[in-house]
Amino acid sequence: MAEATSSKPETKSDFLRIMTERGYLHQLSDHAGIDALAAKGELTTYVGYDCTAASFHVGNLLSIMMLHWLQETGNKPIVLMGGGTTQVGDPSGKDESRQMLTLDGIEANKMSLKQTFSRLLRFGEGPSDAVMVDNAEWLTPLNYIAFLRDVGRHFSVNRMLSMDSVKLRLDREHELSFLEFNYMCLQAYDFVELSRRYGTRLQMGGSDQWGNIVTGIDLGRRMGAPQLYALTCPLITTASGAKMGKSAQGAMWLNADMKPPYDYWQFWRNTEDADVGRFLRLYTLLPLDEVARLEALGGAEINEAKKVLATEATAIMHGREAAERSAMTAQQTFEQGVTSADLPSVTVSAEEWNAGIGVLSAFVRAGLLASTGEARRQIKGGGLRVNDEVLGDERRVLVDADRVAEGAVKLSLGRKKHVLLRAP
RNA sequence: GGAGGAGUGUCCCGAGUGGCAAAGGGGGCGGACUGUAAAUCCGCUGGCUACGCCUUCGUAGGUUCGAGUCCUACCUCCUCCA
Repeated sequence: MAEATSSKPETKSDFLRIMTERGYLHQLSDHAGIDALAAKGELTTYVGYDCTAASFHVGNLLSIMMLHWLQETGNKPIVLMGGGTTQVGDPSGKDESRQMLTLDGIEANKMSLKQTFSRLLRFGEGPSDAVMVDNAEWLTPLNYIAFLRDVGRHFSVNRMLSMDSVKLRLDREHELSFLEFNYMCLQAYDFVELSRRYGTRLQMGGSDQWGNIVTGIDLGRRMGAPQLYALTCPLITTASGAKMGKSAQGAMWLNADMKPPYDYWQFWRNTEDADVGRFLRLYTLLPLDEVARLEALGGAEINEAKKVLATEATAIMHGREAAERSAMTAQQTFEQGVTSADLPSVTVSAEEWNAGIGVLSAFVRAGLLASTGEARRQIKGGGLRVNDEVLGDERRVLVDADRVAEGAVKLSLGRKKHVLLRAP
């Protein structure tokens, strides 16, 4: 925790009170300054998002929730899409050479990412309505020499070298490219530019962004901007120490076309006991007394809290209806032992079905397994089931008689993953 | 520019003597136990038209019946010297 927060001054603003109570705060640069602006509804705040993928994932969710609460408490959120900075690429963290994204790819990602915000933020022209901008707007036309003279002269390399992110790389003797310096500078410049255009005063982000944000504050001071502020949220890990939403299966995407609501619901349903209270505060909008009640449930009853967590979190991203349907599907599947027609399904063509699908390829076709070899191994381990019966014969071919549930074959990997294989 | 060291299973780390689909971890996936949890224990963790075939140890050649292992060139990274 930052020393800046340790003094615990009195909080007047709803925004900071909520940030504190719900566990969003990691570091902030000036509690009193931020608090005063927030209390007046003048804390225009931005978070920047690079367009490196077509969807956000659970790891990005925290900052979006923070923007939501900011708006709820009467302040103006600004969503900055990094159409410009993505062209440079943030090299921090990655040691593998990242492929350069094409301009078209960045644009496509940007359009796809935009949809995430609509459920949590209200956009418009009003004083606390959210605004979305793209930093390509001012970064692309920049002239190198002019930028160096006007902006670059304010950067102190000495100071940048003392930043944690840089120091770490230097100490470990890892390559630190000039590109990375530029990224920091561009992000800092964004902050100043946004303060000019929208009166932005605060930048929020993950704890790894602290250095970059503070660099922006510094630049703002040197370029005559009003006092700027920083606020970061913690890097969320599960109680077991795993990074939030990252698995071998891939990221837990927020876009429904990349991760169906049912899977999203299941993700939250499988939260560890020890995380339930914390996640309810961070990832749902439930009032804190309700959270406290759910958190207090012990033993197997905690499962009720997990269901609430799953439904509430899913409702935020995919809507109440999809969340309820996911909950229903789960109840039928896990509690009643009934095959639900709403389970994820994969449809094969009539020709494919009539040609006779072997069980091995059926599981691969359903997307449950990556290869027939893996299917063979899972059969040996007793991990595959067809219509809820453990599969022992890897040579078995699916026939019409197997289509018992809703005209589909229910394929299961382990106890939790089910897919309906449909054919016309 | 000179001297030395390193690149291993496409998730990561990491052993490796000329017979290697390649030790051991971590992670992941399955099974058991449970509560769709954690912890614990067990199994699996290159591909396929599968008692066989194919592809893998930075890249390209070479020696050999046989190369991750030996030789040559090249690429990348690191350390020391200039």
